[in-house]
Amino acid sequence: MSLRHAILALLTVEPMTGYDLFKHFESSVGYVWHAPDSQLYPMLRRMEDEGLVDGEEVSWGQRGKKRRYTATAAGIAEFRQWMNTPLEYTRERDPIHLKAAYFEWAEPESARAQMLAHRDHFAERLAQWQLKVHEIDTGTSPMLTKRLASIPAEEHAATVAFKRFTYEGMIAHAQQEIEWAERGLALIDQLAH
Amino acid sequence: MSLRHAILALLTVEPMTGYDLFKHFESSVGYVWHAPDSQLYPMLRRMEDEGLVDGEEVSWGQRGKKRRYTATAAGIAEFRQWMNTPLEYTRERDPIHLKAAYFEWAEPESARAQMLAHRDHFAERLAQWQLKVHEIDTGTSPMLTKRLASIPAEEHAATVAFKRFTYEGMIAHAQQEIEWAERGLALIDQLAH
DNA sequence: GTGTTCATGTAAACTGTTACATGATTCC
DNA sequence: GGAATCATGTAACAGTTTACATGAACAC
Repeated sequence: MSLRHAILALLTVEPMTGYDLFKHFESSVGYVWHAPDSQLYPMLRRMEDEGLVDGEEVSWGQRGKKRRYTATAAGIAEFRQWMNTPLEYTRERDPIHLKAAYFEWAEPESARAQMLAHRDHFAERLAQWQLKVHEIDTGTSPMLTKRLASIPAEEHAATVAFKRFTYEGMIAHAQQEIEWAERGLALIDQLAH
Repeated sequence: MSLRHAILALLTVEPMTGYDLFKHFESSVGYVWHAPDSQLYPMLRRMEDEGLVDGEEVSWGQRGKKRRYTATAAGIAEFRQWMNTPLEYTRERDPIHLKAAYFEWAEPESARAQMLAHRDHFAERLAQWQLKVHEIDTGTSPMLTKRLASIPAEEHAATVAFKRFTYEGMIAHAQQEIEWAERGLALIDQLAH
């Protein structure tokens, strides 16, 4: 149920089209919660039916049109309620750790390649998240700037701090995965002599 | 596609019933890849249709019966191939980090409770994974003992090392999440004065 | 005029969760 | 005799991925 709330979180800043949201889910928010366009458009229609957002047809160019969505009062209430509801934790389901437990079944070169891919995957994410922290620190994040402009000054510190705190967690996780992958590479090499 | 491979991994050690597998997916393997019984039974039937496992009816008590599954040669080949195939990484989808990014919308007590729950969740997992490492180190893991008995002595070191390596990764992750939650608690308290 | 971006969907397949449903065996 | 464990499923729903499909606007 997080997708609708991630959408609401974005729409509390400003009205957006499905495509605007998609762009955010590909970058910024997408580094914490990703969603493809094929999931966004139907979800927006559904949220409109549920009264969480208001859709409004806007003309675009000569013949083009687009649908701009605004969070309703009910949508904002729903988002706030979700924010106050504890998460239910799901059980572990971690494909790379599952595989690592049985690496003796893989060719050493293949296990090696998979650990390298793991390291590279998180190195990329790490760079993205570090960039986000840099944007927060330098005030160059457009979304955050817009959000701060829409709330009273005394709430700015908390808003900025929680964003930074989130990305710090993602960064620490990426660093831990990179270290683990490197220990894996050393282990594979050691076992193969 | 990991569930079928996790099942195959267990069945390479010894034949098992759906219920046996379910027990393992609740504890041991379940700490890396969990699956409920309602997912296991249909999957086993499907894997039997696909020729990955052999199901054999076994009588149990007076009138009871159960179905014991054995990995076929095709199943073992499939598992080995999966082990040599690089994983496709999915994009981020992390509900607690998504929420943390918008904690200014939550009541401080609620945000606090959620960070405490996060810490406690991973503290529990941490204890489980540490116990697994302890079992590996002391040779008291029944599944690992059975597996070692089924393979040549020169493969024992690698088999044990990869299991330990897996749980070390899970442990490092749990520790990182606990530290993050504690930083979150400190931040929430600081912002509330 | 061409390529990129903006724009919006449908459909099928698969994965996963939760609830419902049943009954035998074993141990105390 | 009752409780815990062993045993096996179905059904409905929710969430996700991937592929298919289309077309306008804008910048060069």
